[in-house]
Amino acid sequence: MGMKPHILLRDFYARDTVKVAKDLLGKRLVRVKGKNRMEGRIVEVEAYRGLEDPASHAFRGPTPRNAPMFGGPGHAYIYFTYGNHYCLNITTQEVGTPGAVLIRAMQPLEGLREMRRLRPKVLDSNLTNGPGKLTKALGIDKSLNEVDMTKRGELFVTDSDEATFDVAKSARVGISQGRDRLWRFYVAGNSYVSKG
DNA sequence: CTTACGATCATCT
DNA sequence: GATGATCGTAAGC
Repeated sequence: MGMKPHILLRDFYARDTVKVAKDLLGKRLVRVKGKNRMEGRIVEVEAYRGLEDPASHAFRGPTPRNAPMFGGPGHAYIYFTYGNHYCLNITTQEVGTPGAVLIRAMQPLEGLREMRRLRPKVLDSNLTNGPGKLTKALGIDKSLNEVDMTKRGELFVTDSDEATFDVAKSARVGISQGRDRLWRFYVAGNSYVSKG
């Protein structure tokens, strides 16, 4: 109890993508935006691999968009989708091996005031329970693409000393291929998990 | 409560 | 020219 949070370093991310995804659950996503510090508990993630994963952006090989997935571990991969939304991923695996974990939902813990300002007129329970909602509430856009998330800068992740919890898994959301892989992981029973 | 659909644009074919 | 790793609203039960 009362342990000082420690930032997750390169070695944490330089591992198998599915393992990194599971291990990110319960960790703290920290966003520093000017004077504001926002923080939340990661409660839902998805793993995306490379050439053997048809749902992955990296499936067809490197392109300008997916370049971060092929780069070094522990960097932000942020892309724009559906004409409206940004999605935040954290890259995994060593350079040359594509992989990323999509952060789909978090439980707000700190900086609620700023999150509410960035996403007005929604209940706190709907502030960050989806990948596009989360980036909006944290003020994350493509300007943070490729940021090194192992440094205490604008965006990083720390561990926590919380007790263990049950992890549930399912097929990933919004994909048409690769449904057989159960690579969506979430904190069982947590009310901030997206509806999918 | 659940399901259906339109908005809107970067990216790739 | 088609397609989404989505969301909010509207309508149905």
